[in-house]
Amino acid sequence: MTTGSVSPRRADTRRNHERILIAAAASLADTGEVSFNAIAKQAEVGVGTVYRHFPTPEALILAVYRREVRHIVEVVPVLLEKHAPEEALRVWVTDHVAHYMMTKKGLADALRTATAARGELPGDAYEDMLGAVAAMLEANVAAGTVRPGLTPELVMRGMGGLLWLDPNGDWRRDAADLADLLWHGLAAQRD
Amino acid sequence: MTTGSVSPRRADTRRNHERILIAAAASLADTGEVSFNAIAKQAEVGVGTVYRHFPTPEALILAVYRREVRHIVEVVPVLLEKHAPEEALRVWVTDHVAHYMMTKKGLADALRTATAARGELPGDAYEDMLGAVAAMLEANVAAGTVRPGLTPELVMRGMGGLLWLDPNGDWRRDAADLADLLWHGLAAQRD
DNA sequence: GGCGGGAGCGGATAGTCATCCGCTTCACTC
DNA sequence: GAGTGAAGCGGATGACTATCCGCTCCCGCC
Repeated sequence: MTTGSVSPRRADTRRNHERILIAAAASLADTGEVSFNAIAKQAEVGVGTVYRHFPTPEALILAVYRREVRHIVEVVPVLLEKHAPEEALRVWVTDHVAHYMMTKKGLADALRTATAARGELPGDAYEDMLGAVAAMLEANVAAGTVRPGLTPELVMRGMGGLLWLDPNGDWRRDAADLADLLWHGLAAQRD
Repeated sequence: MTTGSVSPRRADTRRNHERILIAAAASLADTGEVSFNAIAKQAEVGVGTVYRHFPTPEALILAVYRREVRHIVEVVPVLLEKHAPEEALRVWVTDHVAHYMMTKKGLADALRTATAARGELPGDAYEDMLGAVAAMLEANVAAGTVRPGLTPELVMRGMGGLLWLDPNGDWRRDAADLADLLWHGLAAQRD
């Protein structure tokens, strides 16, 4: 079993999985590095075990930030309930997606290279995100604020720029600008 | 001196620089790999020399594709002369930027990770691209087709999705869709 | 509570990366 | 055309990555 899934027939497996995650989280919070050797030593586990649980650095990083990624997806319905659809989209992009990208060391990097290699993310993360985007899209189309016919994939691509925000710069402003650009791009025709 | 610049006081430097580029080009065309060790051997040069000339894989890849990158920048005035500004932008994005990203092995990857580390590209490539985008932007603002007040940086970010096109998929269509989305995002208000 | 089978462990190992510094070779001067 | 200073070379080296397979120890069963 790979990719951080938790279906451990054996107790030691679950324990190791946990230890590795803890060590990796510490390493990420501290230095932002994910040296498999260092993490193995820190977790008192063989290197092989780390590789068995997480085939790539990206898989490991995403597992550490799993909670965060899930939150990004799960907050969508909440936002749609609380705000008008177009406001919801803006808030989501700037306060949730951009926020986690800038806040969690290595997450943006991991996503950038994870999606690089094969366009596929471990652990359904890609599908989950697509679903979230689709929900946003549908709500806005239904409200007449966004023109129909757009695919979630396209919108995801449009959001790609969020992975290049500068954590040390004014990223809130940049994210807002990008959200604005995206919004204009999606908006229902007015001419 | 790093970054592929060519200001060699010494003849052997220039020679080595050339040899490395040739070896790297061959390797990229062949396997798409840029192992510094392999390239050093192939170029009959010490590994250290390769690292001295090109501090990172990205720098090397960009140096190999320097001609291509320059073309992307230099074609802008030509396009602006030949087409209406909005048409020029669309053609540029799909037929030039996207085209080279999909066509040159490793270029998109290199850009994705080069811009990752520090938001800066070797060899003024970033500034050059910004300039090209700025020119496109100005022409369109002047023509009244794009609303004023947008920064080239923002537009670059909006184009970021081009680096995730799938070379094995229908990337022309996807690029066109993204250009369309971007276009709507930039367009002068019509309400 | 002892046993058998196999899932899972872990570290030795082969391969690769990136650095560093003593030596070479070039350009320039006289 | 020999001398000199230093720019530049290159490969030995230490660190890191990723794999592979013999052994451990967990689970389920009797």
